[in-house]
Amino acid sequence: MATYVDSTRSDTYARIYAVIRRIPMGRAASYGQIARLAGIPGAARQVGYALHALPDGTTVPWHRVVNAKGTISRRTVPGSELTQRMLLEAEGVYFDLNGRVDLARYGWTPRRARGKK
DNA sequence: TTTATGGCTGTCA
DNA sequence: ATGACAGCCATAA
Repeated sequence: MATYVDSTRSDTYARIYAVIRRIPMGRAASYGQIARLAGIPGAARQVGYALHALPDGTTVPWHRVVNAKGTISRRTVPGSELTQRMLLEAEGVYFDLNGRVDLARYGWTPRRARGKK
């Protein structure tokens, strides 16, 4: 039954946004992690696209999304990465001296991604 | 419709 | 630890 490809051809974004919205405050998740939770494993890049397409007054905590290394990827818009870092620090997520968040500590651990320690 | 790209990931050296 | 290569999937032309 109509798993995906049923509602709209681009419900992908909606799923991605939904997952990001599930990220609790003070937590950070990686693109791949979100893509997987969104039902599109391997499409980590698309997550980045979705974030790029986010509206200005979005309620999606896009700043909680970082790459697998825990660092902030360089985006097309220089300076935005600093904004992301600022927002994360405002939520209690601090970066190390290398400019990386400790995913082992702040990493979001959703129930769907369990199975391994 | 097809082609190319891209805010990434994971493995190998 | 860092650098390079190839793969994935959806969007835009």
